Amino acid sequence: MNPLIQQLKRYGHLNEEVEKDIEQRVNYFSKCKGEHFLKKGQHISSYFMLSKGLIRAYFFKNGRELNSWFGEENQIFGSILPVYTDKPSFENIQFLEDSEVYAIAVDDLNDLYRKYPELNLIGRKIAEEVCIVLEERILSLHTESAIERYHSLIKLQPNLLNRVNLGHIASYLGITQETLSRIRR
Amino acid sequence: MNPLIQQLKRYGHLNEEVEKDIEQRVNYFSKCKGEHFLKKGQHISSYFMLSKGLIRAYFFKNGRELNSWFGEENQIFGSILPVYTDKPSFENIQFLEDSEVYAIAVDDLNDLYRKYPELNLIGRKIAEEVCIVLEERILSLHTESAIERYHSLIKLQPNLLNRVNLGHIASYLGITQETLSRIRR
DNA sequence: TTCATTTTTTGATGTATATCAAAATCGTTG
DNA sequence: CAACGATTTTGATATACATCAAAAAATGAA
Repeated sequence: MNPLIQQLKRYGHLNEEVEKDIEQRVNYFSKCKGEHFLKKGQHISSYFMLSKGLIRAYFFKNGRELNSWFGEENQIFGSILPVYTDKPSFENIQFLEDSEVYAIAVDDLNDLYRKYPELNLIGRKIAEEVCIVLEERILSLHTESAIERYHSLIKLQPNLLNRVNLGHIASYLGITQETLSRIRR
Repeated sequence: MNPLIQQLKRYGHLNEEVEKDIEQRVNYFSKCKGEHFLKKGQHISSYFMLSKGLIRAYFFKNGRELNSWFGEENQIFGSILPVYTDKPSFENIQFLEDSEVYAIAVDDLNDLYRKYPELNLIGRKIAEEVCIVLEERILSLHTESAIERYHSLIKLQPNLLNRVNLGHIASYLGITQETLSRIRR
């Protein structure tokens, strides 16, 4: 079965007709490490997932790159902004490993919501799950020291450490690479 | 019209039957400053709104209260956690002014989603909007200094300053009251 | 393996913010 | 108005983290 549809089914039932329609709109990409999936200002893809690989979302602040999240295999992600409004995301999305992606375009997703209103149940569940993840991130940034945030991250995404360099982790945590190095000692 | 329903309608259409059913399940409360709407561990209410008044959500960390958000009139809020899972919220919710609340219980909301699947469109829109608000809060905590976070807050909720004391604001910003006082000078 | 490049660590110093204590100000009530 | 409690400000000092520079270690290509 199409891996993106498999993930969608974790949130609610899909009947055969809907499933086929979605399947026809899911695009597969194979991308190399370093390539971009999305650059700031584009709004091509809404939800997507990796069957293989690793991705980061980042943006620029004062000329520096700051990572906003990392995506690993078999999670659904995407930017809510282009789904909710018609504004593009302000984030860039880049592959940190050679990856395989299944994605659905914003316009297709909105067509599907219109055509099959029952899909909104799955859309609601996904958005609610995203809220919970975001709330945890807020809690971490609001209440934890650098060292606590580091431990929270490796608890949440334990294999990240083996897959990305410490500069990326530090940028996600909102600290410098030097501080992260000292924390780890 | 019931003020909570009025807010719900901003997110999508409600036909008359659904509207009547919701209306019967919306509860009205009138509460005094200092009273609690929810304490940690309860999971009574899902979504609610104030027609009058002001509310804060807070939790304890190392024996100290930390504010996670403030709610003013005519916004919809609530904790996503009890809607998405059946876990209670870890937050406490307290009135900072004498207030009037319209609320719907978690169980009623879930009944309604089951009975009228088209309601999921509104539920999805609300959750997506919450995601966008949470993303802005993350951006602020991740990238801004204390003084920048202060300015972001007064831009987002300008009348908050006239309604709550600076200790509450500092706690929301993740700084001490002393630092906030120095920032403001 | 060797060399160049990238990543990580270390050191010295600066800055933002916390902590604790106390003073000043404000708001409320007798 | 006077006096009390709550809120806000000020001051002195401590701590967490940033910055800049350089060394050390790891990685990868020839």
